[in-house]
Amino acid sequence: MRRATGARRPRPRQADIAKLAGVSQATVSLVLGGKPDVVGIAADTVRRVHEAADELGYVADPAALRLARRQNYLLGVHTFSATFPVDIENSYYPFLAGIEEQAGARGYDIVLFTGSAPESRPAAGRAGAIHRLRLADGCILFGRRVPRDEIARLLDDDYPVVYIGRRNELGDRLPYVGADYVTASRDVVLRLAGLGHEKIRYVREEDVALASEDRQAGVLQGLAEAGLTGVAPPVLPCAAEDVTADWVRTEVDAGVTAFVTEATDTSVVARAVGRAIAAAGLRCPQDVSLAMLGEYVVQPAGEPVTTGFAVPRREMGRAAVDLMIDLLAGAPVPARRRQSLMACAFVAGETTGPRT
Amino acid sequence: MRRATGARRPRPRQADIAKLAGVSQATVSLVLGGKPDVVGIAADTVRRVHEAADELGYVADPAALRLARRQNYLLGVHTFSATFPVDIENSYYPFLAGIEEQAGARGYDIVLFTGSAPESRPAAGRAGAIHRLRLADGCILFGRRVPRDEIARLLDDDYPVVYIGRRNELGDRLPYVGADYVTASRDVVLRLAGLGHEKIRYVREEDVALASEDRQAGVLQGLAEAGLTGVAPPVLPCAAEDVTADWVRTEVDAGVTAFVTEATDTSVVARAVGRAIAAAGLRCPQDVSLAMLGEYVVQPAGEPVTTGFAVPRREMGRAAVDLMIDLLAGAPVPARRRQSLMACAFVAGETTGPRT
DNA sequence: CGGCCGATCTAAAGCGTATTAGACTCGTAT
DNA sequence: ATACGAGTCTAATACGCTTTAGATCGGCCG
Repeated sequence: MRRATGARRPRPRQADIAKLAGVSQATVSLVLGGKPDVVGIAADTVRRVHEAADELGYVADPAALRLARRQNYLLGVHTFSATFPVDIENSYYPFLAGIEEQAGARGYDIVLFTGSAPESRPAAGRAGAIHRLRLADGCILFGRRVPRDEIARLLDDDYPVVYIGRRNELGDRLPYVGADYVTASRDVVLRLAGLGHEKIRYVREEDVALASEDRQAGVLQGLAEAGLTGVAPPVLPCAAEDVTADWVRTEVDAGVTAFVTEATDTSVVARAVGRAIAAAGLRCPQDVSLAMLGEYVVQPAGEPVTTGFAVPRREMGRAAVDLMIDLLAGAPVPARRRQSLMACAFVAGETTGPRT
Repeated sequence: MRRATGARRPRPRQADIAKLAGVSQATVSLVLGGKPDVVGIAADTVRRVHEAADELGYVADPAALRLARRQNYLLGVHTFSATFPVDIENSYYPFLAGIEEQAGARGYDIVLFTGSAPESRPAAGRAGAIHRLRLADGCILFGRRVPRDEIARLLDDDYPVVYIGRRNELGDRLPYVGADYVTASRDVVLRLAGLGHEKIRYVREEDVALASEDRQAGVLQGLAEAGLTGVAPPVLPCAAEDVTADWVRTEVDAGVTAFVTEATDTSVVARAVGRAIAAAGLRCPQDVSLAMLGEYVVQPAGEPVTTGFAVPRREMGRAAVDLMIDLLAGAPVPARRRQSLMACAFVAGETTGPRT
């Protein structure tokens, strides 16, 4: 059976052009490959080949092209979640946007690897879905869950991988593009300090995540730089249900004039703090200031924009692509570029004001 | 030079597996191809091959697969815009979400073909970037701009294509999954009629688009069915700046009790009508009713949900994948399935009430 | 006049996989 | 003992393109 799927019309090949132009297939390849001058093809021959190609409506078979060139111009994108984070509310989406954008600019296409490894795909190998990624020239990864061993395996094989988000589980082996949460968080605290706030309460979630640790480090650094030690402990990990109006009142009575929370996947604690402040009858920024280390993925309708910072997700996506392409080029990439952090823009918002 | 790009370790091939398992490459292909029982391979051999494949982390090269078998379980997605519509506000995104979802469920991965044809990729053919799509088994297309000729070319070559959105430029040759704007629009009008409204003003944008024509047809059909001919002309194409508070007052004075607008990319006219009604000091639905043929991609913060209908974008994306896979199977697909329209769900909203 | 050279072009060997005709074992029946 | 068939596996080729070593040819120099 010549054609696997139906009776598709065979497309013109270089061999057909060659026959028509009275040259060899190799010559056709050289001419159409754009290097007739490099190898040395007579101008007249070039013209004949082009005419024949136009006449037949030749278009190179991309599969054959990629096979022969050993490069697919395909960048993979994979998160380790069961299903691809396609929800708009999902904070992953802007990464995808940036990746797509830059990949397009650089002449690469994107393959979205869905989370589940389909059994229906024969010959795809059964060694775990992760190896499917190898279909692409390289793969950009992101997601909370980081299967250390699987990634290590890819790295062992010199398969090009770039993580979005700071990831030091594998030392300096895993290239990444992260966000500079430390500096951004420090800046937020310094802004508050600059507004006269001295007793600042930082509330974070209990969940341990690298991004949260970085924010906390930034907060502590900011407090130290501002010479603020007014509130002890400076960091308060807590669950959303512990954040009540009563708790807010207690804090304020103790002298707290500014609250700082963190943005996470769900930002439950941040939302809880906002609600609790309102429930306590306090207004931002008149009565207390409220800042957030990050920002809501979707701004809650009708609420003022919270002071905080914006993670440059789109830019990170773009940077990841650039890094990946550099890695693909094979040239050595300096360490500072293999693992980099991007600055987050301060968001003034409307919930922060001078201490009152 | 063996490796085109640096000194990366070559990905494992079937030949490597064969060596490791002590069999021939052909055997590996048969085993991994999923037909060891058809041809007859000993269970023990099958096991050895699988073990070797797992150990090496084998994944078939998509280009080679495509070349040899003309199928690689890759679905293309392409819009004809210069850059892929990755903006969250872009109404295209839900399509992508649905496509991704269903493709994953069916064992296909997605290739996003970016709009721009990179010059950096020589020999990709000079007949337009669209032929790049052929790397995928088939391609799902959408977008406003429809390059008729390029699509015709793909169809001529029997390349499987599915359009998202009704497209009749190519008669019944181009399979599509559209939305039934006619019925949905008719229903909205009938609802208004059912609420007692007799003078209904339909305002549409001046831009001519198939989707707009369908909506208009639905409106006219609904008006006819309800026996309403109170307002002439029934359809009013206009620019956003023409929609002013004065205009609204004039309309209302003329007896209009309900306004109908259309959702578009930007929905400028729809927004303008909403603002003009408010500027005229009228409230919905107390003073006048307001309905929209479609819905805002992002609900404007703080505003009530407008009565209208929801285009099932995600479902359309899924349906497009299913249709595509059926087409790929090669079996004849009945016309009603090749070109289908999906129902839009009515959105009650809060801007419509009984005539007062 | 032989040899060398530059200018053109081609033959052939991949790239990694699928597919098919047949080769090679064993048993078993003749 | 021979033949035969079922059960396994492999050799060989095709897919359409790139790449490189070398073939061919006319001209020119010594």
